Amino acid sequence: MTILGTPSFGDDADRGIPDATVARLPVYLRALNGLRDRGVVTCSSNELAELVGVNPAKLRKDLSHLGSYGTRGVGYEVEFLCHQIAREIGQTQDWNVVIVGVGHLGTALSSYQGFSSRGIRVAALVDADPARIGEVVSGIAISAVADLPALVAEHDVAIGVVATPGEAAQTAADSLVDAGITSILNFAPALVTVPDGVQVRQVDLSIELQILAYHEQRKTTHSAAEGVI
Amino acid sequence: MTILGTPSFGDDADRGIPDATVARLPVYLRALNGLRDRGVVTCSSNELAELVGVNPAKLRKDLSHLGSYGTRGVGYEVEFLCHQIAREIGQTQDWNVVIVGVGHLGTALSSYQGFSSRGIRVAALVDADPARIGEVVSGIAISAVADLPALVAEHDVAIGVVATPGEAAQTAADSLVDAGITSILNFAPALVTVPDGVQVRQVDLSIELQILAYHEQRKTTHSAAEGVI
DNA sequence: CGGATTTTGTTACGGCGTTCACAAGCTCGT
DNA sequence: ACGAGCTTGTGAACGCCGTAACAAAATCCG
Repeated sequence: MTILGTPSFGDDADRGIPDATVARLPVYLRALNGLRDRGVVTCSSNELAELVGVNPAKLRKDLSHLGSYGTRGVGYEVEFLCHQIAREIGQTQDWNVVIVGVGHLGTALSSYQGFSSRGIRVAALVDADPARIGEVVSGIAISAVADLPALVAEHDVAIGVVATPGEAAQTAADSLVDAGITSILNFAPALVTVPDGVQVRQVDLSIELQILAYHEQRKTTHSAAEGVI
Repeated sequence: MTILGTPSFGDDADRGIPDATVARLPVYLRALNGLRDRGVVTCSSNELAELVGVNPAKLRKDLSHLGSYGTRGVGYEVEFLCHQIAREIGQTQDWNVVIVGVGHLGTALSSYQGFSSRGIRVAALVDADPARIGEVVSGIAISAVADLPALVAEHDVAIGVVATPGEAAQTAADSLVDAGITSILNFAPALVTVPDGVQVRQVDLSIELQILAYHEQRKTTHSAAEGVI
């Protein structure tokens, strides 16, 4: 039960499951699917935590947000827990997405194995270049941007992926919003603005590298100054 | 000595910047570079915060970790601040990286514009498939995994990128570690283990989509259930 | 049947990150 | 020269997340 301190008044009612937990649930689900495929029936929080590399207490707390689906003294029933997690994060249905921008990145995403194994289906590809329309990539024919509204309606698409160059990202996002998309994942190295009610998540592939570079530099400058650690 | 946890280093001589700040500095830097290219000389925290979409106080606190480089009543000198951020995150030098796995994702990364604009240079491509060795992708000839140590030494590479399928990720990481790499960015949907002293950052492209799907589902189920907390 | 054992669900706590609010300090107009 | 108006830098409060410890519950075994 959610008796937590949040007033659950004012803003958007109850906030549901913490984002940090939502980000881990797919990882748990993948591990559980693996266990189920190997015929494992039940699993303790310790075993599962070891498997995915997190603290057992954290895992139990994460799962407790879904409800009390474990049995004390026994553990969790793998099959049942799979179903509950899948239901919570929306993996009982396939989610259709449309990718805007079929460059290298768009092509990579259209065949990313991490998608298909998690209930995400690339329903359509769109590119601004007229010369590429009709070309088949990863088994999908590229459509024109003008066809977006029709594609969204036809495939019941709720999520759009922007994989264009940075300059075209805003235009791509605008087209997606006009077509009725309410959630956008932006891989372009540029930030986009959208109307209220539309969710955007920004993925900047180079930021992770920058963080690594920062730590690398700290290593070298530190060892040059004083031989710590 | 602190009794609890890991006291990172020990002294105030430790100029360590919080990870959350390090992750934002590249974003600030890109915006500042844009301003400089348009001839803007000074910039207030409010303007810059609006530009990148963060809270002004947060931005000021982030920048304060670098030192007191602003002028009260005026703002920050764009050119100077660019230089300071670049120095702090190691962007004064180019960072050479090697990409293991030249599938769609590896190809996309090898030509990702977000890299070159941030001082990250793809120095070498490596693939496990003998048939692909010698093939030129994004202007770089693919090498064999066995050549990794030589490539790392030749190009002074400190960071390796894993862009293989999930099954090959651990092998790829091992090869990188053996070749002397100390920082790894893993795009494969699988988690890898490395010796102490080697940094790993995991990027799972599908997790972001899962989070969007979760919020989408909450929208629909909420409008259906309505009212119940 | 009752206690030992196992494992969950929860609570308490410490740390980190974000936001607010305000003093300190700079520039400009008069 | 001096006050008015900005803007930075920072101390304090707040909320979120992760960890540890513990009570509740279910099974097993003598």
